Amino acid sequence: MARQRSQSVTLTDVARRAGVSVATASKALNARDEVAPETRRRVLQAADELSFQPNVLARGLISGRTRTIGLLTDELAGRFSIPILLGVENALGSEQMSVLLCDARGDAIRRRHYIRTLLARQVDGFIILGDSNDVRPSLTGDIPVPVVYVYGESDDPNDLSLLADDADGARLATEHLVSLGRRNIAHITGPENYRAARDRVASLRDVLDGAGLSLIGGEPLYGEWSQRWGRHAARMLLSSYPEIDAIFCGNDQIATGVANTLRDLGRRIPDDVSIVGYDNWHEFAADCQPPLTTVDLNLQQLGETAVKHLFAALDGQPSSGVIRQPCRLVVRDSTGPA
Amino acid sequence: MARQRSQSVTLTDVARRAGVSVATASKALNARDEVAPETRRRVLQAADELSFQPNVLARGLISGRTRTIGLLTDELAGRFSIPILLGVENALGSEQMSVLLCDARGDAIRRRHYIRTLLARQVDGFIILGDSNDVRPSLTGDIPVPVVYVYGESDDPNDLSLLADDADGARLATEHLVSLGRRNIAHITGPENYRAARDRVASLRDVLDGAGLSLIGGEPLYGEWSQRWGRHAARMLLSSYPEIDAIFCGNDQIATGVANTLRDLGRRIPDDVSIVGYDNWHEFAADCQPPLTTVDLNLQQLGETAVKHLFAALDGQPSSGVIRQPCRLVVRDSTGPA
DNA sequence: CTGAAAGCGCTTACAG
DNA sequence: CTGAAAGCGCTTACAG
Repeated sequence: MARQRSQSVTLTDVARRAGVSVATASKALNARDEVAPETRRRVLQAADELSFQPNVLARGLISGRTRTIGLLTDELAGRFSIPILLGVENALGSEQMSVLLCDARGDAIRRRHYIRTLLARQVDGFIILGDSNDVRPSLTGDIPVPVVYVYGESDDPNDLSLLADDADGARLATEHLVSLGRRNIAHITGPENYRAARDRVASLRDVLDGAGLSLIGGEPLYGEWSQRWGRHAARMLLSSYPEIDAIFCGNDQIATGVANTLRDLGRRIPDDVSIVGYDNWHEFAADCQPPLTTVDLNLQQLGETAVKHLFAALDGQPSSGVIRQPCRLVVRDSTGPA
Repeated sequence: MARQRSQSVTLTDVARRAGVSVATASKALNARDEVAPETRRRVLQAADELSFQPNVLARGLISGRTRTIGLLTDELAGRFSIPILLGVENALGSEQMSVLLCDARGDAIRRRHYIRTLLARQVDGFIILGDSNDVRPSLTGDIPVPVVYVYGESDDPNDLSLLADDADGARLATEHLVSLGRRNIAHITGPENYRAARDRVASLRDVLDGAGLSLIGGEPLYGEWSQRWGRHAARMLLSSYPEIDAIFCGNDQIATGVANTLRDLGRRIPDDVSIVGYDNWHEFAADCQPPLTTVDLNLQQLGETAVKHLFAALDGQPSSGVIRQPCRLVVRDSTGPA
């Protein structure tokens, strides 16, 4: 590895080789029209021969735009950052923008530190990823460039927050079960202190009400986002309410645990009990036995949308408020007609 | 969001407020010793009052060092990039370096494109993440700054490649099973065209040979990295070789599938059959029924090590060749004495 | 100890 | 159409 940084080729080198001034070389390379065709040809050729790559730092110093955005995540290791990050990266790439990545790991100190760092690096804007749909303090006050909040809502309504639409996702799941003729529907989900969990419960209730149904047990089973909890909850539920014919689960891990326990108990899926998961985490949902019908949050698209809004803001067209992006139901074998 | 970029405060502003020249202000802020204490105090105060943040671009233009490294991944969505990325980010953060992230998505064109982009942004060095342990063409020829390859080996021995030690991982797993008194050990793993899969098989065989044992069925079962394959393979294996008392699996998903099928078949884990997974993917391994003994690749540490080597190279102390980092056995409930 | 000057690599009015 | 000059924000010899 490691040859030392070969002093890279500079515009001066290109100009010299083409026999013009740096000013002219610059204009030729930037396709400004005040350059003679023949001159431009010579400059382009020289640049090509030298593999000239303009120094983006110098350019940024002049223009004040670095074509770089800061991506501040809260928990990269979590489930949701990566797809969003991919969407962001994708959308930025096609615009020749790059992303400086920082993971604050849920630490407020580190978050401020990274904001300063990224500002010192003159990023043109920020995308701030949350790790849950919960509301969090705005950071925009410290940031003199456009900011978009994604997957975590800022508490300042003047900020723009882009969220997955939990009510929509729960509605899709519940309507699907109801339309299949399921009448005895239970809900096993994560901790009650997650807003996403509560929002989905509210939406689930709305749909059931509308269909003249009520939730089995009257209340959802709040617990953890794990298979283990799914197994445990399924066992409890089935022993108290053997008439259950559908379980809507708060994520695919819970759903996987539920599915395994139902099999252990001799219940057929979906014939006896339909199961719907949430998240469409491929390794769990598609590889479950049977594969899970689940709600996809369209996270990658969420990232792309964030970039779109950020660009708009950079062009002087900022938005604000909360935008909730619809979910998508992915139907697999774990649900079927009653 | 989106106040337009407020023209940020510059060293000139600080100098003016402190009543000194920019040269002196610069020296004061950079703790060079040729500044009178009182002058320094005034400058620091002015900087503080103005929330001055030096423009890293300008600094980089002078020093030729941007304190930025380019992280080129091949498949960010895959399992292995994230922990490594976290390790890198962690190690860089403590050195005030930032990371520009690009995901080539396994596309060679995109990879070259990103290399050019990152070079134009004057990164001080590269970390190139592979998505499997397989050997791949070196990219160093195009890169005039230090490069470290991680989790994917460069075909140029002059490059430095940092890999997880598959032979070590398989050895740990197999020795563990043998030491528990298991004698009829089978192996279910992923596709044979993965070098990692083949390397582990070789190591597994070595350990079995040394213990006077041979692999059940004579050959490992190569297949996919999925639960589904684990289920299918377990069923086949158990019907042909009911004497099996241990199964070493190529990853935690396969192991999960195996565990579920063993339960369906009425085999007790670990009493009748011990299971070892691979990867220590927490959501699968720790949440399996029972929790899986598995091999941890220490990926985060791999990322940290990569940064260490990159810094050494930046300091003119490059290394080369292949370094394999040891794995770690995580013992949970899926293995026990025979 | 302080500051004027040169320069990092580039772009952009402005003369010619 | 071309090039000399100024300047982006900063640092660093070099005089004083």
